[in-house]
Amino acid sequence: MRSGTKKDEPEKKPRGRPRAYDPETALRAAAQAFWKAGYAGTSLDDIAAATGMNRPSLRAAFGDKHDIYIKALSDYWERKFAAMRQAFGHGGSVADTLMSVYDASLAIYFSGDEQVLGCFVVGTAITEAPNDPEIQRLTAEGFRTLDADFEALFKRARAAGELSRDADPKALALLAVATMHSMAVRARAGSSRSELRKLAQKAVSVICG
Amino acid sequence: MRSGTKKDEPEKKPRGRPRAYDPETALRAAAQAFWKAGYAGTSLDDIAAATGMNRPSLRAAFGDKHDIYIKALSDYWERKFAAMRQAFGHGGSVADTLMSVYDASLAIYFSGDEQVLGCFVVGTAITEAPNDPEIQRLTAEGFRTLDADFEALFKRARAAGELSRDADPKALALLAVATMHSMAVRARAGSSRSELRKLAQKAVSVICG
DNA sequence: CTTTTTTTGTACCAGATCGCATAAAAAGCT
DNA sequence: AGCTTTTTATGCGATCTGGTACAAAAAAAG
Repeated sequence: MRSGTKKDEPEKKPRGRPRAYDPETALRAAAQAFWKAGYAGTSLDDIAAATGMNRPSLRAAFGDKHDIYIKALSDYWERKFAAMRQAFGHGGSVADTLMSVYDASLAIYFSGDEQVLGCFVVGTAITEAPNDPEIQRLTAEGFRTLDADFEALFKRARAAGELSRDADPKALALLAVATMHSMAVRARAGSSRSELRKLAQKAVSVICG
Repeated sequence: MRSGTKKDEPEKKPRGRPRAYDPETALRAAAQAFWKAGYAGTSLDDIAAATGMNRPSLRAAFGDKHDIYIKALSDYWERKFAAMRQAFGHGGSVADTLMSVYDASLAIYFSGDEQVLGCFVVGTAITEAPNDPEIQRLTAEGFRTLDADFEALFKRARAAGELSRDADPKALALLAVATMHSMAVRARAGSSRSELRKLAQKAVSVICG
């Protein structure tokens, strides 16, 4: 018999009563609650309802409200970057790659079961950032990574002769991220998915053209 | 004797006890409170402390919490548009005009007494928009006006021969607004004013040219 | 000086919110 | 079967929150 079925679950079952929830699933459900109403607009009861857990279990598993939010935010960034880097690796022209990245973002922004929720960071972290050093740090770090990833893309494209020799990769990267920020903001303001996709296409045509 | 000193204060004083506050000043102070911590993160006690008023007076003057916020949001849009249109009218090249608009925005984003607060809409309204039709409506309307103003600018510039004949005013407008959205988001994430100004300059150089 | 009108300020209520104490439940271990 | 360990579930208490009732205060009107 092997030691585990999927990853490295210790086959030795822990001692006490087994958990009634899957931590990863529960954290996603908690994130969904924050995503809808923001950090301050979400109560622990809301999170308990969303996860099916009760408050003491929540606390034991993830800590207090702030801890839960930080974990949800970190998890969101991870998933966002995973989706983006997959899109970055798709190959094709810069324009195609850019559109893949925007499509991947839209898939996340419109992933809510009922409402359109946009970007978790722009929709919830930005409000708290000025008063919460940890949230601000995570947010700024994420943006820096975004900037760097896009800049690397444009540098490669210029080196490959896809962009004119006097193109400024950093400037293009800032505009590419700005387009993403704008899509995130507009999604929550009610723009439709197709509308935002058209916006992305226009942006790509200017940036790459 | 004239009928009023500044605008059109009815010289006939109203009947009862005079107000201890100036409604306009108080609304600005309330807006400042929302600006710092968002809609859900601001209590009526916070607003009372910020304005120096007590809750019953607040209610009599502006209505309930939601009413106060809506008034603050409308007032913000008005001032934002006033500042922007002044910048639009400055004359000069498109690039100069654009930078004037961004500088006017930065002046607002960095107008907080202590913290950097960014854009009131992006920092507070975006979080509430999906769950609040009225906030979403005001937000979407504001963005539409922004889009239209920038598009008009680029159309004029193209007609004047400042931009190449095949430039797409709508696409450029979307990028110009996206740059603004990005500056608003980044301000709250901790970017410095000079950093954002450089971002704006890079964006302008790509957009205009 | 009294009445009328309007605003202010205190106090209160009902419900929400958060954390925690404690008991019950569900498993493994001996 | 009984003990130990861990999680679940209920419920309590302190604080916060939004709203409002009511009396005191401040001014004009008569």
